[in-house]
Amino acid sequence: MADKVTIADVARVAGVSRQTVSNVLNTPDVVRQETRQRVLDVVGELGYRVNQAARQMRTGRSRLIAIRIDPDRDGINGSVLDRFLHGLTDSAARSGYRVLLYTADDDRSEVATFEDLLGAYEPDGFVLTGTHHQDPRASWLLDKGVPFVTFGRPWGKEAEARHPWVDVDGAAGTAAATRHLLDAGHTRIGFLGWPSPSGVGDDRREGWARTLAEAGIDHTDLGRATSDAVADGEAAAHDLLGSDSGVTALVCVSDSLAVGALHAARSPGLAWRVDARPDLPIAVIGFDDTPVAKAVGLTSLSQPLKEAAASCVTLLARILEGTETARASAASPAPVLLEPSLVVRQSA
Amino acid sequence: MADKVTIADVARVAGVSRQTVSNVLNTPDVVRQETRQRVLDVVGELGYRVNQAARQMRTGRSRLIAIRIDPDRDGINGSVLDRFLHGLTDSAARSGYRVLLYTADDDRSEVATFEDLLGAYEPDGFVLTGTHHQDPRASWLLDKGVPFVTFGRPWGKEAEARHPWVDVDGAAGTAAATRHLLDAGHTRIGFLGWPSPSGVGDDRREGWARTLAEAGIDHTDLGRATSDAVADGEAAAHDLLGSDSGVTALVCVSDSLAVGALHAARSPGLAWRVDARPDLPIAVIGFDDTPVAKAVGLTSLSQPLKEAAASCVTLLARILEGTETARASAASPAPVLLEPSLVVRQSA
DNA sequence: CTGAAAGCGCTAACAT
DNA sequence: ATGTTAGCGCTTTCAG
Repeated sequence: MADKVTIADVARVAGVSRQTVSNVLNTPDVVRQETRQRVLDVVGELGYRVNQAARQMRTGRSRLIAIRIDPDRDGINGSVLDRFLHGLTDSAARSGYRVLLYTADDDRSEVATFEDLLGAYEPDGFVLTGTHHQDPRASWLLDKGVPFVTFGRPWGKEAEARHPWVDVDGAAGTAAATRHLLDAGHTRIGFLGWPSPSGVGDDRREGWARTLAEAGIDHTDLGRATSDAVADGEAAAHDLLGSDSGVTALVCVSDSLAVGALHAARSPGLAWRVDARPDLPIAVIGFDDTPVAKAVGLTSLSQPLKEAAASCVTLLARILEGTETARASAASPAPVLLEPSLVVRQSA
Repeated sequence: MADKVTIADVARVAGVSRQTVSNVLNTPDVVRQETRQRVLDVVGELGYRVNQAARQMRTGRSRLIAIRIDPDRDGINGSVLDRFLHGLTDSAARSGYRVLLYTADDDRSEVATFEDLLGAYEPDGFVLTGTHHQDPRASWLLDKGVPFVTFGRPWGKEAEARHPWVDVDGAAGTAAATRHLLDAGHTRIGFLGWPSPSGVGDDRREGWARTLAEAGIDHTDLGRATSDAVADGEAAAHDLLGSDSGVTALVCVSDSLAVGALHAARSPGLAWRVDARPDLPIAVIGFDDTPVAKAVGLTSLSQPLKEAAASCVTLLARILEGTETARASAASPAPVLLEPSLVVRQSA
């Protein structure tokens, strides 16, 4: 085990008092340049690191950010959280924070975990993902005055944004996808989405609907809603492509549904569709640009996860570093909305 | 913020001394049943949680396990770590530990992070993934006497297993896959692997080679090695299937290569192969059972990641809970080797 | 079986 | 600008 180097060791070697060392570390400007340098040299020499536990006892700050790691529901979209987590850990480290993981099966058990964590490890803040209507997690944290950021905007109508959030503009993404298909010559463009109400799902549908409307195309009957599984996407696509809607392209709310749609589009039963318009093969666009999309050549919308994670850290750090009064005053949380980008592959 | 409940509050309400409360929490058998119950009731009532920072200062134990989160290199195999992480967080929580994340670009920077972490947050142990020949991380930790477990066996020849490890038996997996293909009637079974030396890769190749040998089939020229990208897998499969080797089935070291192989098998240029043996379409089996495998209908070997994670926690906890002397005596670390299972889908 | 005292390493006040 | 004091919440001696 590494020999424990304390602030006293540094002080002794540098020939100053403990407090001066602490000052150099926490309030550098209050120490004379010369002394500061000497202390810093000794710190480097001895490989001194401030002990978090001790600092935490004194300051009440743990420099820990807690986040839930999901059970990776359907697998395909799971990789999004994975990449987000990596970005978060990286950004947090740059700001002097570490990421603490926890699991929870539902909102209730997640709130219970908040209590546990706050009582034991005292994380300075939380990053919430997968926000939804009537999210009890946000209200609880708000209630207790625990700092947090959500990755995902507050969806409820009562969402006066009482907390900072970061999100990716889903509507902008599907709008870009729809425009891409229009440019390629498609006019009958369908949408495979999730049942309403779904914050994320409705938002993504909106971008598609709006863009078609702007192009003067009626989208009645061009949309389908289903749960998020490959098989469901396949069925829905079959239904839509097989109908007399004349659909030649599909924008999908997720890569899961898009992969299903791709299967459907390539199925023998629908082959006549391709033959009917050999110049315009059925196009499919997914959302999230998961590894699956890359593997099957699916055009998809890529979320700027690294940037999103960095924004979360920045926002959280701003609250954490703010004064008590600033915290309480609930200063405008300045949400961050990022744009996804279209990654074009064979499928469209 | 939650009102801070300390051990003193519990003591006061329960009408005992602080020490008694501490005893109830840490050495229950030393307290009279009656008193114990009363204290525990108050603990529940007040929602008391022992403060980690304070406990850590006294005991030197943080109840933190640190693990690196990878940058998710090729995307496809990234989901393995994701699932492992979830299992680890879950198992750790059950044993009273939390998981702390960090990132590192290479072994050197990871070792630097060890120093940082140990100086600041003092994690009780580490879980190392992606072990390889001459792994400097393991030697460093061994050197410093820091407890750790690796997910992945020690591969070097000097691997006297000076530390506990958990791994999945890759050879057993590819052997099962090869047997599955033999049972289906294939005899010319190829292998797509990684260049040697690669601990994981060589192990997986070995299972295939051994099984063919046992079946009396010469596997000379039936193997190919390439880096782990879909395109590489496709090229190698093309080469192998297009040769006069008579290969009708492929066992692959990863889902990435298998997806590539699947592309190749379905490519028009190789269609004659399918026609030549309509009763025996080209079969492909991957490794890791990633979401991609599920999405494209690829038969693959699934690692018991939840169990692997649980074993890591168990092993680490055993060291951590052991006495100092037991720790130093480097008792046989009792490695754990788990078997992957074959998930059969359309591709084989 | 229960109580009292000491101190882990650090930093916010207050001296100097 | 630098040094002194006190105490965060807990557990590990040691007495009763």
